[in-house]
Amino acid sequence: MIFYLWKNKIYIHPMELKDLRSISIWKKEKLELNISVDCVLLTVRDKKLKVLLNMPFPEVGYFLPGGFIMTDEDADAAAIRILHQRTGLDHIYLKQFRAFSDPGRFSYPTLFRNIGWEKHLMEELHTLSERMISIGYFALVNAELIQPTGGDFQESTTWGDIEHLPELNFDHELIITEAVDALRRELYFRPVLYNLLPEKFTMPELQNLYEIILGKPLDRGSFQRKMLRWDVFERLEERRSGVAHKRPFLYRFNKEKYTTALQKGIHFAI
Amino acid sequence: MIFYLWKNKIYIHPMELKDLRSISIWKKEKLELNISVDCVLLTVRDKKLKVLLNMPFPEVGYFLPGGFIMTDEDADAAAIRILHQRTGLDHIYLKQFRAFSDPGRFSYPTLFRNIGWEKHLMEELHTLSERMISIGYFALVNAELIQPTGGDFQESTTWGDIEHLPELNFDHELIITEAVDALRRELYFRPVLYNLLPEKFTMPELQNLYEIILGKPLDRGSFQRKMLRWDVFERLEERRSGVAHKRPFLYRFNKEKYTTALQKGIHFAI
DNA sequence: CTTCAATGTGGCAAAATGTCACAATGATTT
DNA sequence: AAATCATTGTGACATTTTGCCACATTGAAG
Repeated sequence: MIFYLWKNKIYIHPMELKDLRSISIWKKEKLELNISVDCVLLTVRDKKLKVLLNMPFPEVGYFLPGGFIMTDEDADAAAIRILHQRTGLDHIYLKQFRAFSDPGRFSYPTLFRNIGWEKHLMEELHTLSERMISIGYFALVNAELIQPTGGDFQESTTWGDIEHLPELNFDHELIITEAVDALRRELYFRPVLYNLLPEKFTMPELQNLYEIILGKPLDRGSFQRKMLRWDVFERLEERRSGVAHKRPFLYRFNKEKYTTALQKGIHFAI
Repeated sequence: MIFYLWKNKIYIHPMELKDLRSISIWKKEKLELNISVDCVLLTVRDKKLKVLLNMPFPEVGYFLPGGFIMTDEDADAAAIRILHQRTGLDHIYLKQFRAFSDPGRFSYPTLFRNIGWEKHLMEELHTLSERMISIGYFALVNAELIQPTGGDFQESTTWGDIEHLPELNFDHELIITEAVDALRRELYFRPVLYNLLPEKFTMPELQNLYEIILGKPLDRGSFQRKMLRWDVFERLEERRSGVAHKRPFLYRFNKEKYTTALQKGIHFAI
């Protein structure tokens, strides 16, 4: 577990409770102890939208991956760092969507009660009930790229179904629902869903993603027409092979076309 | 000027530098001294989009209205409080749009240098160079409702033209441009522009607002058709009188119609 | 009384969308 | 090897929306 020591007080970020073997002492000068970042990492699996969750202790409910901001980095850098620590991923489209600042959203006594610490210890730690504000980020990640690699990724990690979230600590359920809202909004300005797909993908695969994330079925013909009219995907010569039935064309996201589309002021409404 | 005293250090929020007559001592327990709120209050005047700015000292550049968050309020409450303090306005559509967390965005030494304090005093205050993160809010306000009332509203306050901003301190120019972007995005989800108009308004008045904020001319016929198709404005029997030429119809925002439109998932794309 | 500019409205072509049918395709089954 | 079958590409067609513009209306200003 990583403690942060400052002015004879101990600070612990909830996401770091899982590693009981190491105790590191940090100086206050390195961290902003009342500003943290929480990452809502979304993916699509089994035809459902899922979010990456951690349970550092058994039966204490899940947490979003998060951590303190270091004094020499901004929130974006902290989110990128945390995303990398938790998943090994880099160069992911990561977007800040809201700050969560309810005075009661977090307190150390609540945390320690949740993880079942002794009562007398809790009372001793009561002085720690400082406020923590969290800045929320969301990202779309390809689950296949995380699952097998490991790294910091442990058994206490799971993909939670957005529609049926497990028990979450603090306001993390709120953070998740706000992240999903923000993602759906973002889709009108940036067609970021290709982040969930391999470099080359088919139109039905892309449509499937949109349907899952928007939560409604879409017409095949209209969808294809619309995507092609945006003129940000380029059709390749190849077709996906090894599949039954008619082989679909492969497409690729074209960054140059995308930037020119943005300059034209195109909107990516579905 | 209001100083915040804590652990033998002095904290000053830049927006409170203007009032030199009173010195209040606050306890740390009442305030989050490294989390502040900045409000981008936008209005339309002289056919231009403008932002409310303050200059607490002569020739030090302008600041956005802002302040610390109190320990028992969340950021929304702080923004509402600050908006009220600066303008006397209540019940304004106020929206959080981003947190600004660049480590170098703010420091007390920079502040004191900007306002021309003595060098030896600055060095003494160097220990104050703590980081401040700011949460940005924007609101649309009716300039007529503020200008005459006064209150905290003083001569050091001005409406800055978005296209030609005066010199601003810290990253406040960035905050403003981000706020305008956020407003333009928000228009696709909520037709909030009626906040800038009296309760009863005409279609050309509304169109004029859209044109100024989006920065491009719109066709009269198409605009009218689109607004009416949204079915959130109701046409009244009256027409605006006292104007030259044909008298335009008056419309009113209908909150019930609006909520049903939202439930239908309507988008307010222009 | 005339002028003039702003407004309400409708026409028309072009573009976009919803709906659906049909052909093509290739693994799977028989 | 042939038939089956679900998936994909594509185009037809009606409907809706949009862009563009002209025309009539209106009421203050000249």
